[in-house]
Amino acid sequence: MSDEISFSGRELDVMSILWREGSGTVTEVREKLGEEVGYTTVLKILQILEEKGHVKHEREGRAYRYRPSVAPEQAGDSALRRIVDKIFHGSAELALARLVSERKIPPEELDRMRRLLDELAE
Amino acid sequence: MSDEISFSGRELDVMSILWREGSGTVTEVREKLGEEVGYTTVLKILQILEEKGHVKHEREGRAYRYRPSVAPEQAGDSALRRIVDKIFHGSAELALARLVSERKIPPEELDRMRRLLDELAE
DNA sequence: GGCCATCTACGAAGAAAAGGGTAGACAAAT
DNA sequence: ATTTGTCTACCCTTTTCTTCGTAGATGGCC
Repeated sequence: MSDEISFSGRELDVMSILWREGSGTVTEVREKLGEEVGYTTVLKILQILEEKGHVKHEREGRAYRYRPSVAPEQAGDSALRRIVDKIFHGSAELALARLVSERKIPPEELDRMRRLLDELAE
Repeated sequence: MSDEISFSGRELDVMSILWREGSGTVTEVREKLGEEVGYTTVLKILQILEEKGHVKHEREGRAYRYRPSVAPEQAGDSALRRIVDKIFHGSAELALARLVSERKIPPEELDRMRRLLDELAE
């Protein structure tokens, strides 16, 4: 426990793509970033992420294929802990209140969320 | 809508104190920070936060008293949106699952959380 | 008045984040 | 075999974060 993981803005952008796609080369990641960012910049971010132990790479042809070595759940826990503690003063309830008012939640998803809490309360 | 607010590590530490206490002078904030940080450092962070429009100050005796000019709810929305989008790929359900497993929630709080979702589902 | 404690302003300095240029390796195409 | 395109490695720049030292203002105290 308590291995605090945190990402800078761009690092999170890149991790997000790797989590979603499973893996990616520099070119692939670069294409999937919304904004125009230089090839070398993306490479650099991946190298930094690797240095920090958040991704690893294997060779694929001439290029490197990068994969996350941290699960999104782990990163999510750290991020949520930070937010709940620092912004909502430890209240998961307040965090949930904002979570559900900050976005439109489809009815089926909302139902699953309710069941989740019901099971937890048993 | 869509005024993305974000704080660096130290900035968030300081904002957290101001939200909790309502306001604070440099000395007060400094005392409430867990770690030993120089007086000038805290002052600097507050000045930067003011420059960015996240706090404002009024004179109090010889000192300045700083107050948040952003509500924690606003900051929380931005932070949650970021996390849900980038880490949980848009799923509030996944975020909730981690939120409730990442910490121990008291039964009364859990009940209130359930009622919150129930009301939302009506 | 003169001294002391406290406060802000200013600026410096180091580390991290973010962006990118260029050289050299190397495979595919001609 | 030479050219062309793609890839990594190695540097460099600019900006932001974080920290703090020092100077100058000011109010309270003797």
